[in-house]
Amino acid sequence: MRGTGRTTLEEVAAHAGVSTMTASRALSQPRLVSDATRAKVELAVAELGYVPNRAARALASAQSRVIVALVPSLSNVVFTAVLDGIQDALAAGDYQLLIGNTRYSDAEEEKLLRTYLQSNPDGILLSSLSHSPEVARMLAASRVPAVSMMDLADEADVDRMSVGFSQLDAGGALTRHLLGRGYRRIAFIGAQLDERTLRRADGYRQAMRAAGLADPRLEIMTPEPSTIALGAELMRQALETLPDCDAVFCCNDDLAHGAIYYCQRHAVRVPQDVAIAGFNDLPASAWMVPSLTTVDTPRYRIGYEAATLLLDVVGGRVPRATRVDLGFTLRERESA
Amino acid sequence: MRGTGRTTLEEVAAHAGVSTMTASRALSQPRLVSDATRAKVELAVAELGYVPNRAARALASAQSRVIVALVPSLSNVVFTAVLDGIQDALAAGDYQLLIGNTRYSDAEEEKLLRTYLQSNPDGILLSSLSHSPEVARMLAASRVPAVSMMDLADEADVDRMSVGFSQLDAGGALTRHLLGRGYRRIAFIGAQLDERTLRRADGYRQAMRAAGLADPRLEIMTPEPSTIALGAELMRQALETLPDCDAVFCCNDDLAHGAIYYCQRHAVRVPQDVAIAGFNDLPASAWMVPSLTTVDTPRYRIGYEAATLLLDVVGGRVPRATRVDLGFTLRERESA
DNA sequence: CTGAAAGCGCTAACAA
DNA sequence: TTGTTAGCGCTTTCAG
Repeated sequence: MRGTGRTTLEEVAAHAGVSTMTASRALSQPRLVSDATRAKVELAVAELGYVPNRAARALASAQSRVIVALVPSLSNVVFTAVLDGIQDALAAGDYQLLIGNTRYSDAEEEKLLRTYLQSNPDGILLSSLSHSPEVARMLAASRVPAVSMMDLADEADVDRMSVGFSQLDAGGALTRHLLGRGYRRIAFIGAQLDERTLRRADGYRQAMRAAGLADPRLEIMTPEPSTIALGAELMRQALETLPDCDAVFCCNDDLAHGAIYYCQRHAVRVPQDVAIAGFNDLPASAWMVPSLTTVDTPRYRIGYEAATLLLDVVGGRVPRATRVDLGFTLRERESA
Repeated sequence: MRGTGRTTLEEVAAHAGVSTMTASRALSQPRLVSDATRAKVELAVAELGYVPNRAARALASAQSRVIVALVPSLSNVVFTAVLDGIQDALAAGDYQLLIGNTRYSDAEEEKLLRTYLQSNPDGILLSSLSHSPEVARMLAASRVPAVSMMDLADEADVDRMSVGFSQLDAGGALTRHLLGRGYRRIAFIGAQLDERTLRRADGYRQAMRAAGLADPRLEIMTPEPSTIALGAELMRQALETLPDCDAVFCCNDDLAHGAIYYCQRHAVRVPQDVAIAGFNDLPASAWMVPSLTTVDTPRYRIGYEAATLLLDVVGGRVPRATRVDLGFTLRERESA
């Protein structure tokens, strides 16, 4: 006695008085089957409550119809928006999405990829450009098409597919905005120190250097995860150690929110005493008091376009582009 | 020419000079194999870069090692925390988690369940107690063990497994806290109107009635999704239509944040002019100014314990309890 | 448009 | 401890 005990396609076929193969066709390639036959099969399916067995289909067809998405966090709205976009793009085809949460850890990413490759995915969506050597090896060995999300690959790197925007440019643009408002001693508060944060910091640094205002002491960096609490703490440090600091560029909105709350509690006026800017434009940023100057990032579209590009490649279609720059938008508000 | 072209277990076995079955055992039940044989197989696996084919395993063993989790939203930190808990509980065994985002829609839930049942899951985690008739039918027909998360099933409902806390009691407790602080005209602001919100509203209503202060005009309800913007808008409505209102119970923290920001912008003092309370204790709630009085809910543990319970049942073990009340904690802060 | 045969890659069941 | 055989439920392939 093996098997799951569920109704099989063979039983459906018998019930409908056709061969298994015809029943199979009626369900997956209905055009190849006559109307009458299809109706018989559909009736049998309904009467028997047939549920196709995906494992059997995957094994026989050598096609899993599985897409893997690896994101560094689920508690960050940025990545859940990316996932929303992916799911919408996948909704049409009957693809199954396997979501892996790497928790910003190379070891976790490796473990997840190893597991998910067992499902023989048709494609993979990644949240960063660089990976541990072992992950890079597994990706290459698997020969599964992969698209990197969030940042853009080097233009020279033609084999690489990527959808996102230039974190470097965005960091530069926000810094130049602050410089344009007349701020001179602009601190950079960075946490987590993932790839994207470091690129934003690069953008900040370049802009400060171009203005002749670069100063390494202005950079307050920590590998701790970004939280509101940490934002408050780093703001305290900034005010304490940099008395002449007139603006703070927080590497993301979570930190910026914490920084603003800290200032509110300690009667530091924003932006009169110190300006504060963030990154990502989270939902609260437009509503808080003062409203937060930040960079709006197209995360939903990143997910949507990345999945669309991947499906094109998987389906053997020629994509319009393999490097898709979706840009970013500066949101100039009250805080800076 | 069929198949994926990948290395198969048969090739590994040949390379190691053993039978396919022995190679299979060496990988999945290493204790049944001698040390020498196991070493040979492991070497072959490494040399050939063998990746097991999960579909084949699922088909042959009639066991998918897949757990499905259905949540109403990914952009809500509450449910991503639940998912974190689930993933941690699942980390030990080699289970694969299929995450379905129903977007608060019965139709979506139905579609997702129909798709995911094709993977013959070993267990299902649900985010609500009640479901559409079709979903209920599919769940029953599939005979897959299911655990409901967030709210608790009726104690009489012995067959039902559930992990969470009483939304009714929590709504009542928060309302009684407000009454204890002397507030009398307490409005209830509700959005989304999902099952959990409605139960909290019930708790509010019962507490108000017990105090002889019930008044249907105090309830401002809308099926729109909860957002900060909506919280601000509903707060405006409350202040406008209920001039004597002295406190507002927001059905979740998102709305409460919007309400507080609205008051800040319009020089309404919280809690002096009007008190505001929320539900869920989101990260920002403890840090904003004024800090938000709310109910802390054990969502991470709900996910963890629900998955643990499900694995017990799936594994044929007898669980300690099939109805797990994890309680809630009132956070008394500045806003109410 | 329909069907028969074979096999995807693995493990259950039994035998040695 | 190891091997043999059969088969999981479906689709590919080829023949009608």
